[in-house]
Amino acid sequence: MKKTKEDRDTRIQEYLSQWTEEEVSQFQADFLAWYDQHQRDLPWRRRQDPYAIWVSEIMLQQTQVKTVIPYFNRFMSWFEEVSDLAEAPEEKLLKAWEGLGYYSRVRNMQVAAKQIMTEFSGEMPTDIKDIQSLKGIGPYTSGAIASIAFNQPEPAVDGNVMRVFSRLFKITEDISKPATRHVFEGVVRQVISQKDPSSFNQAIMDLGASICTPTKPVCEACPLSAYCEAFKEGNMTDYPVKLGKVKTIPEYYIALVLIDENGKMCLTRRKKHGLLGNFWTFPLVSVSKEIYQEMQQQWVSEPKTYLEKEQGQLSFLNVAETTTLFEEQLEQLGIEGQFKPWPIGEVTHVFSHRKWHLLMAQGTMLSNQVLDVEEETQWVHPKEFSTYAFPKPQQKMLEVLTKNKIISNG
DNA sequence: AAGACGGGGCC
DNA sequence: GGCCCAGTCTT
Repeated sequence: MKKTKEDRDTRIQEYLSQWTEEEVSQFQADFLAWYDQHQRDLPWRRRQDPYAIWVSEIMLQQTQVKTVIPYFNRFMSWFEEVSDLAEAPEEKLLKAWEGLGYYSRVRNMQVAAKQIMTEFSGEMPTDIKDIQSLKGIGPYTSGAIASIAFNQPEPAVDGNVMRVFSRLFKITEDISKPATRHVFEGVVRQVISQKDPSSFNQAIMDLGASICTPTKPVCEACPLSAYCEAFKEGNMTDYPVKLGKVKTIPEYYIALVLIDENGKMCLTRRKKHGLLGNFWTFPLVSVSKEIYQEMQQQWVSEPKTYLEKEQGQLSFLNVAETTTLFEEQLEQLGIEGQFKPWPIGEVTHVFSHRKWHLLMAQGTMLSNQVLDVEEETQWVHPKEFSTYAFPKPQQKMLEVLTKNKIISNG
């Protein structure tokens, strides 16, 4: 079945036809009154600065308010104005975003900051088309900035809006499809408060976060339950409809914790593009599932066969047996025969579309050993780690090292 | 239109 | 440990 634009407009009108005009205005009044009473006190709501609103909206993409608050405060003190962001060194940018995820967000923000400096005289543009021309700002964020910062009646359709409105109007379209966003924009456009679109859009966000939640909506406390078509039927959690599942592909690595006689550890910098671009990790040796599981068996499940305590230090038995399992990879690194590893632990990390299994292997190396890899490598003492940007999997590995007292603190 | 791109919370 | 959350860019 082909869906034309006219077809879509028809469906939008059908959803809206469930409410009378009086109901729409009463709904707006009730909603704004609720927001006036219950709005959350958030750092970016204490100022009317488009820059602060922009930063907060980018951070809040795929990230919860509670997580964002400390990052936001630090970011605003590090980069007080658009010009500070435009001129910041990349290392400082990554450090500011370290642990937040989706790192292209902050890279794009700097590109946009430069756009604002050169094309818009250092001020956030007010026209929504101009706002959306900025790197990293799409239909949601442009609507959020236009409405919240400039009080323009623009929809800002994110997951909260689709959840709230799918329940309010019993919209059963699949929200995993990109085209469905237009349907919600059409509906919001016709019910948004013209007088206070800023509060209206923020009210949806607060309602979606605290009351109209994904799995257990608190309808008893909802100011909109009288209007909610799904609530009337008692099947709120059937909405929104989302098909299309994402599968996570497993990947297996041996993480090399190489330590030289000065206590420095070898770090590699990931390539600029792709997953975790430009972040630092221990060298990761890609291995097959079979090899990984074989080593995991020997190292983790039956450690006693391979480990013994010797003068307070772990020593590794049958080294040859396990390292031969990935000697091909070690050969490529140019360290075969020199690397006598012992197991420290295992770390897993789930991304949106991938699952990493990291088996940590510790070993000593002579200082200034050069690994034969394309990526930049550095030997760094753990006390210097705080100046390096580490993604979560690396942070988890550092925790393992701390727990095993291989490094102190974290 | 589909895939790439992190990380956290809940049960 | 499995399931939920989900904006923008790239292809």
